[in-house]
Amino acid sequence: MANHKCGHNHGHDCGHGERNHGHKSCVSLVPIFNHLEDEQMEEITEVIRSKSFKKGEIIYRAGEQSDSLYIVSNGRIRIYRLSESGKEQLVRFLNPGDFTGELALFSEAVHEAYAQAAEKTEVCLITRADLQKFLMKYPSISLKLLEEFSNRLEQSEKQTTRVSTEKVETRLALFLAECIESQGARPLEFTLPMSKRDLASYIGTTPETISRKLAEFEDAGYIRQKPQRRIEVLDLDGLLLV
Amino acid sequence: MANHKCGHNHGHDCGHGERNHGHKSCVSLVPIFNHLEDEQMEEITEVIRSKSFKKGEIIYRAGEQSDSLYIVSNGRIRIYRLSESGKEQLVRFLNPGDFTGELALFSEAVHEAYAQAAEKTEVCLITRADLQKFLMKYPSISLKLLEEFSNRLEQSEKQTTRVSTEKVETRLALFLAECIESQGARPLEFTLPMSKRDLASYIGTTPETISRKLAEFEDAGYIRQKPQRRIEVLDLDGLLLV
DNA sequence: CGCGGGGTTGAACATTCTCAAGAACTGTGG
DNA sequence: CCACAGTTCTTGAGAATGTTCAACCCCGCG
Repeated sequence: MANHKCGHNHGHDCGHGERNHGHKSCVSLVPIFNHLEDEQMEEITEVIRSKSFKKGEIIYRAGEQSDSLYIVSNGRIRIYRLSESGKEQLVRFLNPGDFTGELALFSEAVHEAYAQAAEKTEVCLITRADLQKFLMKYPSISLKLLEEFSNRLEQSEKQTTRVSTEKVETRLALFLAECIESQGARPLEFTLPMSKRDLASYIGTTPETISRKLAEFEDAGYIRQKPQRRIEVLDLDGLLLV
Repeated sequence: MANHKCGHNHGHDCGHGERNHGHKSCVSLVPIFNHLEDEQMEEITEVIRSKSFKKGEIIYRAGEQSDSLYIVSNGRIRIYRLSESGKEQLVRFLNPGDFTGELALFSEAVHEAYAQAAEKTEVCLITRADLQKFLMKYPSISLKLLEEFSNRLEQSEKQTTRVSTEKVETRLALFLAECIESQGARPLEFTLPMSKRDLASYIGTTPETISRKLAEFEDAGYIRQKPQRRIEVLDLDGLLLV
């Protein structure tokens, strides 16, 4: 939140696979770091490398060796998993400031998920060894990391519970409600943060069902669908007691 | 793993809500602590309290304020969540050495799940403040915690993916396979680690469906059901391509 | 011996998926 | 600015998968 000295739209070209001495780029926009002193921050900046990916490129795959933490400096990353029988499930999107690779950093050194650039994306990398050094040296970073993990775990468990106990209709309604909450738009209108295909995958259903349920919501007068993935919510309460 | 000086079956009466000076009881059996020096360990032991619960008692509820980490010293804890529409979902069981309460310790200070003693259970408590003090002082504990979180997150995301993409039959088969793996029994026979009712809740289905699917597996010659929740797996490969 | 919880079974029903076809949208290059 | 290609999205109909509810059983335990 604070310390956003680097500009507003996170657009930085950190170079490609080079050390990037001297400027804070990605580091300063990562929540887990931005409580640090400038001095410590520079220390971290020293060991960071950056790399960029074209839209659609795979950043890492399940099963691959993992040795770095990836921090999104700009762009968007799609994280997904494959189930035992090969079906894809969207886990989450990473936006600038978010990071990934953690799992493999602390337990199995192997990725369990896939990361794909959803658009042209730049990431900063910090190696496992460097990161662990900092964690030992500045314990407060660990606390931030733990907090982040907590949130993600909570998020994931909530999702599991929903998928196992609620029907699609309800899950979709809850998703829409959360979109409003997070985008906090005032006439209750917002843009779906992903394609309906991805949404289906995230919620645990098919695109066809999404289509149908949204149409039902529209018929019932709960929402209005507009072009460009925009949705206006007319009756949030109605929606939530679906 | 190492440092198991306290005996084998984890049975200790730590007292009830009293400080428990002088012996290591729960502390030494917690993976996140047992890499520490004796000296540090005692420091932690100093601030630990213990508490016991009767079978069925609720240890904490969703929505309650949280201020402690709970470490199971003996017994078993059932962690479950309620979905938005009030349906229960079993998240996991905690066995001696496992801990809970973390979520609330690092992010929202409010529990999101319910913890219930599955049998007579004793837990050791360490307050949020004390824990954070130790984490700042001995950063290596954080690394262990992060590792634990990693694993749990991986576990939870895997579960989400399964529930959203695999059908019940497959989920059940995978569950059985994991039982074998973890209990590593040599004639492929093991005991279900929970009631079928709980299993249903965990896997995201109903007891009726569990019953029927197990019967199908039996008819197909993949397994044999025996009294006492024991199951013998006759054809693991067959089971896994269900 | 009777009680109660877990477990099983059947039949009807609800929900969602699948497959297939067509429509709408997006971005691209002329 | 338009036309085209490749997606993504929508809609329909039939089929699969699971749920619900109700009855019943079984077993362990007081």
